[in-house]
Amino acid sequence: MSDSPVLLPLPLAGEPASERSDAARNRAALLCAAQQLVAEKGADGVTMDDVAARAGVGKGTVFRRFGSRAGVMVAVLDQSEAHWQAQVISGAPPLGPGAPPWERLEAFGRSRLETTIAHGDLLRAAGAAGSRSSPALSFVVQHVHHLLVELGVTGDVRLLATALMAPLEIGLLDELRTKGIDTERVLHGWLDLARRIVGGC
Amino acid sequence: MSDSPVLLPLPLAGEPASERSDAARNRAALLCAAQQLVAEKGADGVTMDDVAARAGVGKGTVFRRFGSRAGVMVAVLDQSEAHWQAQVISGAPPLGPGAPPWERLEAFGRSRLETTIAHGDLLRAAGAAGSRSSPALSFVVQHVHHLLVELGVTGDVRLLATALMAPLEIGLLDELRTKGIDTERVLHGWLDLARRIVGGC
DNA sequence: GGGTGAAGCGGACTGAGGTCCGGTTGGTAC
DNA sequence: GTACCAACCGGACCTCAGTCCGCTTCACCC
Repeated sequence: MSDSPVLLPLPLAGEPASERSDAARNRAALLCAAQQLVAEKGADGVTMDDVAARAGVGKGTVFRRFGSRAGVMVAVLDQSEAHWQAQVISGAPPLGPGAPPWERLEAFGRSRLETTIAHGDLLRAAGAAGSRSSPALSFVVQHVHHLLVELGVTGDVRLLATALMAPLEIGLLDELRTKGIDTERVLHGWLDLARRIVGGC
Repeated sequence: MSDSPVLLPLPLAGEPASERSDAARNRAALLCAAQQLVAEKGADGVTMDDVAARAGVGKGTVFRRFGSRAGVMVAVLDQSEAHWQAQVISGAPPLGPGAPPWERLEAFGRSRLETTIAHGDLLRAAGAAGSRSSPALSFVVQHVHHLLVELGVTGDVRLLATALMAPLEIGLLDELRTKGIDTERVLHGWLDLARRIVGGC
């Protein structure tokens, strides 16, 4: 992971010129350092001082760039999710485009469940900001919304999409696992829920 | 709130004799102190030192009793929810018993939404432990499970009940509100979801 | 090149959650 | 009443997220 290219947000023309060069350099260094440290010690074991030291900057700079520890985790998460996101947008069916919408939704749920569990510690460390409002993750709701519309669902589809993704959040999955409910059962339950929302009665 | 009686967990006969008398006294004092402080300063403004000082004990004792800050908040929350819980179990219909199950479910959703928002700061401060796994709150899923069964829902009803309550968690509600979605719309969306799960097609 | 100011930087400092361990106390057995 | 021990208590101590402010650097203009 340490050598994966850092995906900088391409500065859009017309935007207020974004960031000074030293700031951009530090942002990249910090993101890279954070990725390395998370890979080495797990999200829980990484402190802000660690990140600052590894990136060779002061601690204040870390907070200036990312606002909080959760912000750092969200940034790392967004990098990690970029690949998955690409698969959904332009990968092979049934996760990617080309398959019928119901099959895409099935594949999406399964894949999302697996991804959430794989990134569990990062999501937990990112807290409320992690499961929601991160750019790479609000994408999830948007995509489900799109699939539901294709499936002919009517009503407040945006809320239905949100509600459909809510049971796949890491906090809930953690709790279900402590109750002895395995992933396979969760997936079946989720598919049942999706079927009921789509209206396959 | 400061004078509300503290609901001690009645020691069940046959259990391992629970707690020493001084420990029980301290638990009650701490819970009372925490309730007062939350009422006075809001959950965010209460520190563990505050609670310890108000209760007249050492800080170590607070952690011994409640494990963490989140644990304290969960304890306060359980007290606050006891009244609401009583209304559901034995209050007037349609929230309480007596009404048809669908009407009870409607009333339950509305009431739960309001309660969650009212206890928002406490739930946020309680973190993951607050929205789940607290005794007073796992009751929520259990009750919905019961209503769904009465409504003739088949399948993995426990998971469906969990999924139905997931969109009413405070974190999600907070995010929806920042997006300009008001409570009324959330409630309508939730009722729509419930209808689809029950199968009123 | 030199001047200017705004943005950025760093690291000492603060405040709060959580831990630890020597001293104390409540309950029980005799 | 006394002896004993396990559970409990307290508060000093540690770690770490987050803040603050004086200093530095970049970018732009003349």
